[in-house]
Amino acid sequence: MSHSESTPVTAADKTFLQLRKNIVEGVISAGSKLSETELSTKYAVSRAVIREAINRLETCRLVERKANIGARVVALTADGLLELYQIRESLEGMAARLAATHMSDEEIAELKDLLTQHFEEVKDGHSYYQEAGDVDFHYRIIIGSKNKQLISLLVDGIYHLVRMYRVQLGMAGPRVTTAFGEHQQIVQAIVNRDPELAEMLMRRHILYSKNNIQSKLQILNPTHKRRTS
Amino acid sequence: MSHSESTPVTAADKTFLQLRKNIVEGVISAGSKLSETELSTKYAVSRAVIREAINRLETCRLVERKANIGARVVALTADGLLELYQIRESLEGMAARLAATHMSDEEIAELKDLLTQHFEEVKDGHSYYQEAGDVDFHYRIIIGSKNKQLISLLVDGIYHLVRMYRVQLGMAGPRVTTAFGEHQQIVQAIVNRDPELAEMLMRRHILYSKNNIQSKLQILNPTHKRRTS
DNA sequence: CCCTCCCACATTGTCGACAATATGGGGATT
DNA sequence: AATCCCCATATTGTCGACAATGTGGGAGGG
Repeated sequence: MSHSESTPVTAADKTFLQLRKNIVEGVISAGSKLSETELSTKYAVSRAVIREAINRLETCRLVERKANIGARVVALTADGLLELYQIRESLEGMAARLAATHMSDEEIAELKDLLTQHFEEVKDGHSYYQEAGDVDFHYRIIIGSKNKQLISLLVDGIYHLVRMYRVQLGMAGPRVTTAFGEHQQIVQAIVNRDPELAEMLMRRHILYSKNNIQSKLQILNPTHKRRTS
Repeated sequence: MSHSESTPVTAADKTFLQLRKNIVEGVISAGSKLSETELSTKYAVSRAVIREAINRLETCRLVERKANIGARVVALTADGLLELYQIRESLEGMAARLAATHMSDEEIAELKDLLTQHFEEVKDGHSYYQEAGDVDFHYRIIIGSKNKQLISLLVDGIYHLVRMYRVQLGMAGPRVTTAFGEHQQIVQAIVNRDPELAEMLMRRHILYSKNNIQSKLQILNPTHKRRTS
């Protein structure tokens, strides 16, 4: 429930964070088995700690466990990524709707600042925007929804999953140039305190990202028959 | 990840199911502490099993754990229930949208049958519809979305939470009579393969439920200032 | 040559004991 | 009397060992 990522205090915490990092960044490849004994020797902790860490990874939906068989990193499917984007479309759309009502004027001002800052960097040709900037933008709107359970769902769970999928399927960051304009529109809707529009724009924004990814996937793997949303 | 609720094979499975049942039905009251030693004696299993069960409860978001302090059943707030309904509105709206495209003709026929069956029971004055029927209806549409991650999110997580909140805050089942008509409309939209309409109707349906609950809560607890969504 | 059954092995599940950390109360000081 | 510090105690975190379960391979029969 802690999306605040406080400093790890327990061995299981540290092991969990390391494992999550390695999984999300692809050091531990998707679909691979997580052997408790193996990991316990590798990380020099007891099996109990490893089990605890694996349980938390399961909470994030990054691994799946079967009784008496073991834990595996989730299998990566193109369909899986598209499913995630459908969930994001729905949930972040709601987040934007709520943010338009619940964000304080101060938060909105900071959001605008963030966007102009990104604009400077994009203008100078920096690619910084690609990953961290986009995540930060969406993150603030999610926080702005003020719905704790929604925040936890997205920040603690879905976002790590999306990152993993993107890394492992070789999807680069989101579309840089066009996405920026969409972000601007969304912020404007929030500034105007227009929940309906904010939601609609956010949903379209994520839908476009999904379509973009989908077309890339079809190029990489053309045997799949198209699965219209 | 298994929304199929297969027969429990491991001791931790059984303990988890018992604990979840007790929590959802209010036998273990909200906000209460889950002492590992106490539970291990009570259920006659080792602490490791209890810890495992508590971890799974945490995965369902039914309990929260703090390092070196322990696990507590989640605190129940009226706001928390409303937050959940916002999430449901968003997620089940998407589920209905997807179901309108992905449900097979057979599944749709079964859904219609379910509704007429409910109609008979409501007509005869049975109150069966109140709980199980409503859940079943929503359940089928969620399954019909064919989005595995969405299904898991709702069935394994959010629905147990909603039930717990409803039981413990003394909310009876959903509004019987009016909800039935809304269900009919939703099914009709799915029959017509109209994703947009199905989503919109589902969202309105859940929003109405939320408003209904909200008004009840205000009667029960009139000191709270209204929190418009 | 292939299929089946059975057994040894590896892995996960469970247990009890020990270590580390929070908590509450009692005593000393002001 | 009030406040602060310190320690006893209870609880959680971690560990290694044992039990139960799944898995693969080899012996035997067809």
